[in-house]
Amino acid sequence: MRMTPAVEKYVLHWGEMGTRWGTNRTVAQIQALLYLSPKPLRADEIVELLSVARSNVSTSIRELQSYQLVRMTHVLGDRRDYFESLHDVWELFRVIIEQRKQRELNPTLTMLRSCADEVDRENETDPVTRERIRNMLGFVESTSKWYEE
Amino acid sequence: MRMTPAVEKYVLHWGEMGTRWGTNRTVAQIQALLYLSPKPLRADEIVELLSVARSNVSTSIRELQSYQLVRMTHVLGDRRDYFESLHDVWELFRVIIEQRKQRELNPTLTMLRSCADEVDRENETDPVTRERIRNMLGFVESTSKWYEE
DNA sequence: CTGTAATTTCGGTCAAAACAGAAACAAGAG
DNA sequence: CTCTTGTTTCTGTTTTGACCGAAATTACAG
Repeated sequence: MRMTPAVEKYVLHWGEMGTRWGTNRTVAQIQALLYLSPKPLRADEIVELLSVARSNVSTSIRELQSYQLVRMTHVLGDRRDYFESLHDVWELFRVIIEQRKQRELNPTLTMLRSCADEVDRENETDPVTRERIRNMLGFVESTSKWYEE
Repeated sequence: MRMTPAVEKYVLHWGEMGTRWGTNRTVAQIQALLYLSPKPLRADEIVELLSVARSNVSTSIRELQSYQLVRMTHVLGDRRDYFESLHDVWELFRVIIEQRKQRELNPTLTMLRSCADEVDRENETDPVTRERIRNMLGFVESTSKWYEE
């Protein structure tokens, strides 16, 4: 793997995008690098290519593995860990969307249900507001169901 | 408009979500408040209800207006500005998605096209990497088209 | 012109997050 | 046991973003 100008541009942009998608720059950059790399990379290669601290790579890869975007592989006669990203873009985004659903949609659903319950039990909240909460709940429930397919 | 416990919970949660969707807490909170409010609110009311600085409300509303999520209304014989949010949840999210497309998808498309061009002209980049860039470009182009419908 | 409403700008503060670098720790191979 | 590899933890620094509060600015109604 070499950092040609095009690869560098890609990785940097992906890093920026990552910050808008709930993760940090380094995590996104590593994912981009592994996605583009023709073969699995070792942690120390990533350190080299991205100029980040070793500890940083370690925790970032751990995060990517927990999202199931990156998996570990090995080479015969080599004890070191190699890492590769999912390479199927559709699968890649399916996983990303799934993770977002877990981290954002589900908590929001919980909150909205709790609010909807609450405004039904008490009597302080304006009926219009009550209706608005109910509409939003309906919407998020639909979206959630839709994602599951 | 009163800040009943349910409304408060909703607004706080929305604020947190906002930070994950590329805007800041206050902007999202104001949008949530205006969405729930049975009638349009003035800037000074928002200051009161959310305990934020006046200048903050001013710039946040400006941002919401630029996203076309909030519009200004007036009351006869009252010079002050009133604000209300879109109330149709489907429309609301259509606009939000559109804004995200503008700010994220389009720049990414530009970057990917530029990378794809570049790796075709030079000869330093591994053909596998070249293919990966092309695949990602195809994916983002599809997504972009799909959004437009 | 005077008073009110609203926006814009700017400096400064605060908190959170990202990182780096070092050191301690764990675990397996030989 | 010793070497290699990798993880984890800690401390300190830097960066970033959100926010306040004050002041300057614009706009307009009366």
